[in-house]
Amino acid sequence: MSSARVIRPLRADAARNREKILRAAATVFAQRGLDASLDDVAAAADVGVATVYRRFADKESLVMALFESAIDEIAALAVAARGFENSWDGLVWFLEEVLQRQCSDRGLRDVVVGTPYDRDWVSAAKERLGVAVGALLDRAQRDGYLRRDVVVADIAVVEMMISSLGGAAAEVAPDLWRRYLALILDGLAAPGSGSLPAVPADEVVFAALRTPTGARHRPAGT
Amino acid sequence: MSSARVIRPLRADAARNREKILRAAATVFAQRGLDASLDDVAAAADVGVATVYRRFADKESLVMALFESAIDEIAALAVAARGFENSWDGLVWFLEEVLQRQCSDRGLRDVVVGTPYDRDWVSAAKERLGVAVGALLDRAQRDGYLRRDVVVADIAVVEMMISSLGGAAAEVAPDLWRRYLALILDGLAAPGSGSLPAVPADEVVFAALRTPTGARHRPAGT
DNA sequence: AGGATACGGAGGTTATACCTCCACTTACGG
DNA sequence: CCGTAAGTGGAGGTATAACCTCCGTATCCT
Repeated sequence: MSSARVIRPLRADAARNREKILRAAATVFAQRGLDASLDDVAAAADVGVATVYRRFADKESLVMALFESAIDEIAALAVAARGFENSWDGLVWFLEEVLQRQCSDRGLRDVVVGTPYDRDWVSAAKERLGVAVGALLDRAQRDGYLRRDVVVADIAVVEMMISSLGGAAAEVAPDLWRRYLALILDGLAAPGSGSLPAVPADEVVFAALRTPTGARHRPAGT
Repeated sequence: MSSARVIRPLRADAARNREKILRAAATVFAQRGLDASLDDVAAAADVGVATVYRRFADKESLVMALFESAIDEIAALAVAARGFENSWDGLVWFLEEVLQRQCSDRGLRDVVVGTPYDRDWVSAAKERLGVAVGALLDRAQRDGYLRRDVVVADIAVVEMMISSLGGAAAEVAPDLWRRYLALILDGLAAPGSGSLPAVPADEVVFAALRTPTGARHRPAGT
């Protein structure tokens, strides 16, 4: 019963195939999002489906292997943004970096937004992200660059709106999202024509935003 | 072969059921969008599926019967908005009215955005809409309320972004979208910190925005 | 009352996705 | 160079879901 199912190194061809699968999954998920089937990934990798399932227990394992680092990287961006001399520039830089990633990779967006593979490893990174973004906002507000009635949740919503647009248009107009980010940034920078109406999104709202329509059918997993 | 399949009035119960179906479809499509199945509509109407199909040839006929007037109404709003004393107020009023409708009715949004029942009767209304919105923008720009680098397509994109958000959050936070509309309006009103980057969306881009992910599977119709 | 009209819901058809089985092939240590 | 453990492909099992139809039964209307 020892957990000593130690690392038996993969056979050469198996290791090669594992890489092929990961590379194929990266491009397939980037283009079509996590809805893409593993059959498609297998085809793109020029490999049988069984090979995919032998290497990755199920779809989620593959997704996790692909995006674990990317998601940590995003959390790190928010921290890095604090290093900017000018707090507004830091915020803008952060948004551009994050959105650049999410708009060119529908799979990443799906993971970040949380549908449907919402798990601990994502939540943990999101926690850190929230704190770091909060710090960015505070500083930009203290410095007078950012309107006072904006909160962290608003940034998350803006990210969702823009990455949704950017992801959909990625193949025909990869830079379209920048136009609308610029527009929203001008809105964020404005002193504001009065304070923003309605309350920002809370956890309940985000849960709803993750679930396109009522209680959507889960993807057969579990 | 004569087209004289004239109006044989429906039997009393049939007419009653037709109304029940339309009412049920209105609420079901409003809540869950056009993805909702006709089986669901039938259940909500407390009627068998066959009854639905006897009254409406197929799903699109039902959708059309439901939304034909709503979509004309939207085009009319843009015209009505020109009647405002203040051109900015007219634009804001128009956006709020349109989004109010689209955010509280996912079905309407689906029809307007165009997935997947894009047809002549919609295009015609969209044509008129585009012209009227263009006039709104021109006036607001001449009056100095609206930044100069905004075009009609930008308004369409903004509507899509916000109605997407609003529709998703409708059940838990029906007014959330107003917050982000306000933010964007401030961005639209701002003189602009430089001109907007990237080119606005064109027809090709909108076509892509209508098609969630590559060539999505059509809904079995046709 | 009786014929035309309408009804319900089971089920045919099609489509898609996840994942497994198993006969065959390949790598590689001795 | 050969035997065997490791690996492979892809057909197909299982599940889900949506659209729409068939047909025995019920309801309306004259």
